[in-house]
Amino acid sequence: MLQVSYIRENRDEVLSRLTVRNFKQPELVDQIIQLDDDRRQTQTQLDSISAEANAAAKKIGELMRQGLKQEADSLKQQTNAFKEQTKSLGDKLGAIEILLQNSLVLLPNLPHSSVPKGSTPDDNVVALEHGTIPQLPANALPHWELAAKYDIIDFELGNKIAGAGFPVYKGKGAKLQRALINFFLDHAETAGYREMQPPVVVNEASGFGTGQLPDKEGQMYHIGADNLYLIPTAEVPITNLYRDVIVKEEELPIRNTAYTPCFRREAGSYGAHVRGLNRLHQFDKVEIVQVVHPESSYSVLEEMSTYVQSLLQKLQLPYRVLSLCGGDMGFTSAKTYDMEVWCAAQARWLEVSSVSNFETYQSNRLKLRFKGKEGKPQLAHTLNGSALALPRIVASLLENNQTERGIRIPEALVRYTGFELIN
RNA sequence: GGAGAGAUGCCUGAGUGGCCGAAAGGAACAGUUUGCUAAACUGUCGUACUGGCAACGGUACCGAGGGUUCGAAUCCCUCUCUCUCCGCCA
Repeated sequence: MLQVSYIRENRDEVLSRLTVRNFKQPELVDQIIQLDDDRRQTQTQLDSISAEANAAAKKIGELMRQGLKQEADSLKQQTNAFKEQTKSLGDKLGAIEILLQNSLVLLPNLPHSSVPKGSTPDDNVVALEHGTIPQLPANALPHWELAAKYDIIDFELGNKIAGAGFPVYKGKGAKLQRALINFFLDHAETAGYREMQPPVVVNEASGFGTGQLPDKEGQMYHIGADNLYLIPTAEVPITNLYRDVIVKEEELPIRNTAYTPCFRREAGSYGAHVRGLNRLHQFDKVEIVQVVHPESSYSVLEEMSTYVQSLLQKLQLPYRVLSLCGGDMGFTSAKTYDMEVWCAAQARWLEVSSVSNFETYQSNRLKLRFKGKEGKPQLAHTLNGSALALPRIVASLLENNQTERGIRIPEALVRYTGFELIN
């Protein structure tokens, strides 16, 4: 959520930066400013009437203590007008605030100046490519066939007990999951992230804090009886650890990592290109989250991108880094890098990580601030990234590393799996 | 699931209608003292909105929402959460 004060002071800039995103409702900006004007005016009126009413009430108290009952009673009569006015102004203020809030949450984050303009994934800019694309023999198989061939991932079985998009990992397939999780967590720890284990359900306030609610509730599984949501990513609980928190400036940067299963309804996204592991309702992911000083958030974004790339390099997967265009970025992000790995049998790039700087967009909702030795609390910047999401890593490992003898496990992972080959 | 207790500032905790944005202690920060540390002493020490160039004001907030009252942390109602005991269970 953008800050109203920022919108007021930088109206033209806000409008021009929103065009980078192809934002369709620029008129909202002026509506918000108008609503805020109304809000201020109403609040000022309310405050001054409250001040008068408070003064009168105080006076009555004094008179009563002095035993001047008659004077007190006559003053009481005069306070009735205050009551009506504060009530009606209070109602008006409340209504304006709701309208303002409802409008504010419709504004996406402002793209950073380095974000390319554009509206579709085709407008994303390839920032770099790394590794060589493997040449597979003609009889190479896509990962879902390899998974069946070696009996390591069972989509049918998952289908039976839960539904499509909930695979069952078996034997070496299950062990590969566990190995990847440990591999990612160990590296995150080495890189200075503190491992956390959060709940995998969150309440409404948390969903709002990171921007899933309102608006994207259809993407999350909702437990109606208890009004809880299954997390779509560890970003939600981990970032919300700092909701309504004022940290000391010297505590920044805060660097946390967490492994969690992630749950996504993915309503409406079915089709041939979501086969196998490409898109799931439940998957595993290790997430990295940072809370940083505004001055350093963009260097931290680069650092996180480099870190994610280092994982892909260790896994010997060919990848590319995209700088997302304004139109393809998430609603809450100011700048996002997507990492995509090459899936050789499908012959396509698959997104395995998304690293974003949210600047103050989340922290404004979260009321996540920091405070130096002096001065007022100010909003911190938040960032997060997948490091990494498992299914598509597994998909590309299977496809890229298929040999006649079986699936070759990358060297860096062998000490985690305990085997070099899936056969 | 049943019964009970509770929710106050960074923490502990007092406050049961006006003198309370809130005692006291602790923590933290600054200073004095000190060879250093400690101790002692002094001071500072919530957030948001809002008016003002500023100095300095105003308003709101004692879990959330509503009500009573001239006036609510304090009384009433609803909700949420936490804790304790019992039951169940990993």
